Amino acid sequence: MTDERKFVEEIPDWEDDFDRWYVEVVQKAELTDDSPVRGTKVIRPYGFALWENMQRELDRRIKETGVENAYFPLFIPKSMLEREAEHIEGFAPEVAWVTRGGNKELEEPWAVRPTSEAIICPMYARWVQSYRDLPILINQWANVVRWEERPRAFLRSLEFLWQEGHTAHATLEEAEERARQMLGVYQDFVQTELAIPVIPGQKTEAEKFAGALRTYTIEAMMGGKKWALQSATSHNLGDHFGRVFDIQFLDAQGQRQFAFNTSWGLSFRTIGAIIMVHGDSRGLKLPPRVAPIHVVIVPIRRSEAVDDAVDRVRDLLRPAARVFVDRREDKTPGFKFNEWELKGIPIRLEIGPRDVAKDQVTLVRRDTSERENVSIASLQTAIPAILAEIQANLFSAAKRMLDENTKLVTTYDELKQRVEANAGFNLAYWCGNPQCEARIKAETHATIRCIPFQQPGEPGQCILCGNESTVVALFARAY
RNA sequence: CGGGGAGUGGCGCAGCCCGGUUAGCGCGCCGCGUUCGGGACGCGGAGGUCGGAGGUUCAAAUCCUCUCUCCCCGACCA
Repeated sequence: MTDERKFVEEIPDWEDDFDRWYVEVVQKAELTDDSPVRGTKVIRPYGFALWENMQRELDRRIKETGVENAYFPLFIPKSMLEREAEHIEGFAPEVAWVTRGGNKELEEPWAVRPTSEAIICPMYARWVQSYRDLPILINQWANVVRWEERPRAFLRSLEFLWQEGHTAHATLEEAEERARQMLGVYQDFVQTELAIPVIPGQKTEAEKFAGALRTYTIEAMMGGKKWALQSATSHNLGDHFGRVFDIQFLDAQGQRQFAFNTSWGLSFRTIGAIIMVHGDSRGLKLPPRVAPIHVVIVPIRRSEAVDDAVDRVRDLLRPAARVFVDRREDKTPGFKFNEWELKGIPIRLEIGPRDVAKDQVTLVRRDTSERENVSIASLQTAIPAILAEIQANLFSAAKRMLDENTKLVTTYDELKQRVEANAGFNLAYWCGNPQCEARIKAETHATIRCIPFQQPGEPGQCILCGNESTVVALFARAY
């Protein structure tokens, strides 16, 4: 079912008011609808189909690294969540609690998981006795709850969907390798499937995951205000959790050791990234590899001959492409064109009497708006090629945006001005002092998104204090 | 959590300040017909008790109190 409202006429101009544009597009493209519960959205079938496609591709990649899926409880007893001090300190402000079950007050409140380290690690403790039990490589697809004060569809909601991987290893080196490996998986997934270029790097002490030894991240640049979106993170937890949850084992020398852990997650906020990176004034542009529908066929001036051609083309393209035929008779072609463009379908095929006469279709690309006539005979090879082209095109357009709006800044004034002007990403030398980081954040609203892995290699001066430094940090405002 | 804005048929709004007939308008929706290559048209219909609760009053969409939700800005965050 589709909604019968007017669409593109109603969404605000993309440049004009990007925040409103986002809200309206999410709603009108039927990705989500408001729910009666504050800070939560209903994910509608079209939005969920997109998520399912993303899940499938990411799940495959995760499993290829030897990880298995499992499922752990939604609830975490208070005492368990509080075991790791930094962890609970970081999450305390956003944890939802269950204090009553049925008619009884609980003796010990249960947290609704904001993340699952505190329930998974105790299980690992039961499962690990020997170094031969390691590594444990488990992922779960789950919902988590974080009591956010200012929700935003997909980007920040009280409840969100994600996958969280949790591993346990015999050595720190192995955990480090796994944390890095999974960041690479995320980078590949986001760039290949979602057509979004990212900057991989390491979080600062101030920005890292609560309880982690080190946090790695991929950061993407959104359209509109050119803010950063942390698209996935991967943590080397060191032995912090192994110690507090008592994941002990005997190594090959018969020595007691604590296990080393990692955790890593990617949430459906990356749907928000797809919307903001690729979208335009007409609405969504979905990357073909995850789009719920690749090709929409709009019959024009339906007749038996037109219907036959439509069926023939549909059968020809299936199952290689996800095809949908819009047969609604009460909607004009123009209406359908706009609606499907809003929903971001990569390719539209128009089939009318003129096409039938020439044994062709009229093909329109969502990414370039180009219109061309394609013979039905060549469609079977043309469509997959064009889908691949669109995927590549979306990526290169996004890459261009990222590159053109990323600058190495050398003065604090310039940094301030660029952040103020929503000019994009700023690379700047940073001395490593948390006080400089904090002051820049307070004065500009820009945070260090990461220390990019790719570094210039030459020394420079800290953007704030001027001290000698070899480290370039990525400064930007973030969602 | 601080500041601002808003909740009236499915959507977008008017009415509210200066309480008073059957709460209007546009779009959408249903039926019939004509249409169909960038958001069609005609005719005929259906649909709301004004976010929720309480109060003031002869009388409340309109005034008062409380409350819920949404949007924007800020602090915080995947």
